[in-house]
Amino acid sequence: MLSPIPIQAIKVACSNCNLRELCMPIGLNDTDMKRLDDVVATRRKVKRGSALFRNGERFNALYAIRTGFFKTCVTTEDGRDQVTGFQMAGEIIGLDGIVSDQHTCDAVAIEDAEVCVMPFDTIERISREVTALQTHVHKIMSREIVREHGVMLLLGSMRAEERLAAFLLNLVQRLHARGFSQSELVLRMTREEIGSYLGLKLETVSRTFSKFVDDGIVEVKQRHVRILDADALKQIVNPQTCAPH
Amino acid sequence: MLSPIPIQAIKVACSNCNLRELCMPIGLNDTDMKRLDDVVATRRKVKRGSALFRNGERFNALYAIRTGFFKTCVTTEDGRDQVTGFQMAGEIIGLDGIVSDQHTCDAVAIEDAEVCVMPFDTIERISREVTALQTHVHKIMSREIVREHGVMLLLGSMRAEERLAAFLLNLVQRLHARGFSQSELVLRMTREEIGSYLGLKLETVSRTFSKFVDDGIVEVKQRHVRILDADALKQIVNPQTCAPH
DNA sequence: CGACACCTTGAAGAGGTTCAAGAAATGTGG
DNA sequence: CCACATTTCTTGAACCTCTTCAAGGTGTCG
Repeated sequence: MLSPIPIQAIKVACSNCNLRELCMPIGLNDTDMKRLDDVVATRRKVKRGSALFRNGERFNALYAIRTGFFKTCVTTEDGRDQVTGFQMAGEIIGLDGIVSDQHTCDAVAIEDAEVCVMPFDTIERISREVTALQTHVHKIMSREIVREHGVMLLLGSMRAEERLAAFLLNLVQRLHARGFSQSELVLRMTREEIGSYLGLKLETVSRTFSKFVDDGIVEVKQRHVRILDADALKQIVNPQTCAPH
Repeated sequence: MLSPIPIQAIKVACSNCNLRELCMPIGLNDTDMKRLDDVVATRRKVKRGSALFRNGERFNALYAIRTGFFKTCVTTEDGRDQVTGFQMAGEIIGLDGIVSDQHTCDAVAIEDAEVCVMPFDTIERISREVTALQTHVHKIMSREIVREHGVMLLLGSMRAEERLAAFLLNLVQRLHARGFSQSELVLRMTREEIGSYLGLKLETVSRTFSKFVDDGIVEVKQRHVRILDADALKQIVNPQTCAPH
């Protein structure tokens, strides 16, 4: 009879985690996969409304979201703050802390959450040996940089309707990649948080939702959104250049 | 008599580059320093107005700016574009290309420039062996993420005057770190490029400059700017919270 | 020196914000 | 399980900031 696998080992092993393909390199052989299991030290639960980390705290780990939903925000000394992103299962947070060994933003759960804690020194050690992990870490950071370019484009050059349309399309696309509907979603964040992310006031977000409803593009019941005309949303984000001659 | 050091070797060696402390890890021993010299394959000159790389081009290297000035911009299909940053000597560009093996923005020289070409596979190989380089690469990427958080805060929550003040302070601070004046600078970019970066129209940038001049905060002669009252600029960016009781 | 790119300024207009009030949903404690 | 407090959302009206459009000025480079 086989000796039972220790509970703890099962619990934190990436090798049998169903989110593996979202947060870990793919196509690894068994040896490398085993090594990767060492990356995750522990798990941590975060209650809705409380922070995984805060600006100024010492950085020592990256976090892979298992369940739940986070927002990250930066704050100025005079109290203004800006939501810099919303993160869901399979996404990695904490990259901001690497440069100065301390976090420069807050990561707050906007829904009860659980994360895998990946001590960064371990990540660095193993990624020196497992090339696929090294590549993966680089890609994750680069992806974040590219994502932020997109947000800058949105904040710098789009109008309210375009921003909200882009936001909705981005959300459903990510949810769809996780097996959810392409056309229906539940917003985990308030209008104010959406507004902060999009550089708009909450009233403007609300009004823009109402306009989309009037135009028959979406149905909105509080935080429940059904997209009726995804093409219209795409059109709003990316107005077609003039018809071919 | 010593044999002469080959010209080519001198030319691309980081170990005797005076920008070393800006783009390379510090405090290395000689052995590691020698290894780092292999990171830079060649140099490349870029004429003002032409691109180091463009959106869609294959990614294979990061670039360290030796001389000159760059802007990076992202573009939408319908032709809108957004300047995502201005880069000067010692800064690294090309990080956007890592995630998908192709660049997702344009890097255009806004002043004749020269860059060190650092093939990314070489960087990855050497950073597996030289821990300081690995750490350094991670910090560079993290720094870029944090910088972009700052831009998002600016675009999402500041008004025109605050944006321009923050922009000027950031520029002189970086120039000062490179040995230039704390109070005088020459803008290498047009009003339109500044506007694109700050999410404003060029007219608004121009008007805001004029307002700063009227208020005696700066002197402006085309692209020559002298900061007369840096505290006032800081005050504009970060309005003090109410006086202590 | 003339053409071109860049910058400044004015006036009118649009988009988003602010302030305010009320409605709907959510959570809490009795 | 209901009543009440709180949070969140919606909508209206006035206002403000920034944009748009337009014209003229300044600087630069072949």
